[in-house]
Amino acid sequence: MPDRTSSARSAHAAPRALTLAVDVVLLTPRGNELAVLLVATEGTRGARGRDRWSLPTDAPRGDESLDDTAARVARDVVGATPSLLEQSAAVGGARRSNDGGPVATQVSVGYFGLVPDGGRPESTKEWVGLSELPTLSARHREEIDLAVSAMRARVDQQPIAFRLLPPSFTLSELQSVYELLLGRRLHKASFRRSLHASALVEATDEWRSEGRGRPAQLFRYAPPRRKRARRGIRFDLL
Amino acid sequence: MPDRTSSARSAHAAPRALTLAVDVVLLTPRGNELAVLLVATEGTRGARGRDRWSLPTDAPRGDESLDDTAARVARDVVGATPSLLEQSAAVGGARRSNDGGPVATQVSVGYFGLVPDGGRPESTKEWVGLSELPTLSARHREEIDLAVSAMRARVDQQPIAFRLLPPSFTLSELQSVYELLLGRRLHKASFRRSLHASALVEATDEWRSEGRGRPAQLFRYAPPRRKRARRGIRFDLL
DNA sequence: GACTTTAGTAGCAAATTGATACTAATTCGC
DNA sequence: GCGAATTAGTATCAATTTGCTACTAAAGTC
Repeated sequence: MPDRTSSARSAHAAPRALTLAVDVVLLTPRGNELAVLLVATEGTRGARGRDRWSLPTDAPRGDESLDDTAARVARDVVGATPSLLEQSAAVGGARRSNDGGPVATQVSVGYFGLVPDGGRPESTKEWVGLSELPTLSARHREEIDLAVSAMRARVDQQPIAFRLLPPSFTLSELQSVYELLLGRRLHKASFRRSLHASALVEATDEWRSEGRGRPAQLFRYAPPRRKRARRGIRFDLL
Repeated sequence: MPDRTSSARSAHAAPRALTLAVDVVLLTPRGNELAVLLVATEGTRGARGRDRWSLPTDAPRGDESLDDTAARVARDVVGATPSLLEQSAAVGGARRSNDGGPVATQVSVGYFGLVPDGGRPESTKEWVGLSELPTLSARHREEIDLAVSAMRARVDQQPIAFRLLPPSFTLSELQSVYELLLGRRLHKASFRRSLHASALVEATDEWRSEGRGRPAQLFRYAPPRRKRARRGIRFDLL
């Protein structure tokens, strides 16, 4: 086994050609499933077949952090910062350039974001349901899968669902959002039981009548102030 | 809100100075907690204070993918490919260079790996318990936290614990590994009950007598062959 | 006024969990 | 040899959680 510790210091040496892209997978509820925002690349050089649609993407500019870049890309395509924007994964590897010349390392950092309202689609952008994705590059397809998995893994760690709803909402609306995010149906009674047990929502005195059927009470997101269970001082954080 | 869709194509343009590092957080069971492998940078330029220890790191070379780079860095420091090596997160941002010159974008992709046996520490490397970490750069400290969280999030998604044990092991050993990975104690009866319910292990006819106490039966990891519940063809994977 | 539709709750049986207490098989000290 | 200590493994019970069915409540539709 090698005894070299070269790795400790040889880092930060840039490879021959390194490009970095931040890809953003924006998701929004649309009908009975989630939709992802794709950008048309029609008319662009080499935009044929599987290259006609792509994820919104850009490289970091100036002194941006990766998070800042993702936020800017999202703002550019939907006009507002998503209510949730987190990193899902970085994929990368070398790719030999077209003319067989020197290799170029292409690294893509994937982010996923949630957008409450799909908004109006413009000509070059479109919300596409997850079940009807067009042919995409393998990398973009992979990033969408990773984004959805990463989002689902966080659904019960963070109050993600509430960020997709207006300040007050009915419990049926909340359940629908959860079903969309998780991609499966939930049981009404069980859903409400555990929701009330968690005390994450608070009833308002307003009701909403939506067509036929009994009016639904409106609730608001009101997480309990967890008392910091910090006894003493945590020196290990200093 | 901006109507520009510049982001779709302006990607892949490298910023002024972009460096990429793959940092590897190698973890091993050591005594009653997990230990992380640090590399001494003593004697190197600028290695003072919080720069005396760092994570093993390197930039991708030639035509390596990020995964390949992480595997190589791990091999270089512990002599073997870890039994598990996965990406935890990428952190990055701009940093003004020392002389106040142009900004340089530094991106670090963090990996975590699990190593069964801590092996012999060499002079320039050391296994350090998570509770006794020395002062590290903020980025390395953050990456260690992210690595531990990412690993813990996967403990019950993947059979991680078995990769830290020899082919046959006692159930007490298995429980200890889980306790180390999760950082908390587990109940013996409950642990065995759910383990046997999952049918992930299979008893051998061997027993091991380890000092005093009743001998323990040896088990091996034998996950049930889940019958692919694929009815028909999944066209959406093509 | 009966029927449909949506909201919300009650109640029950099955499954899961946390805990204590027990039995089993070995080593150590004498 | 024999009891105490130690580790392995199981039994049992109560409390909690979960999945489900069935019910009541309040609106609109015909």
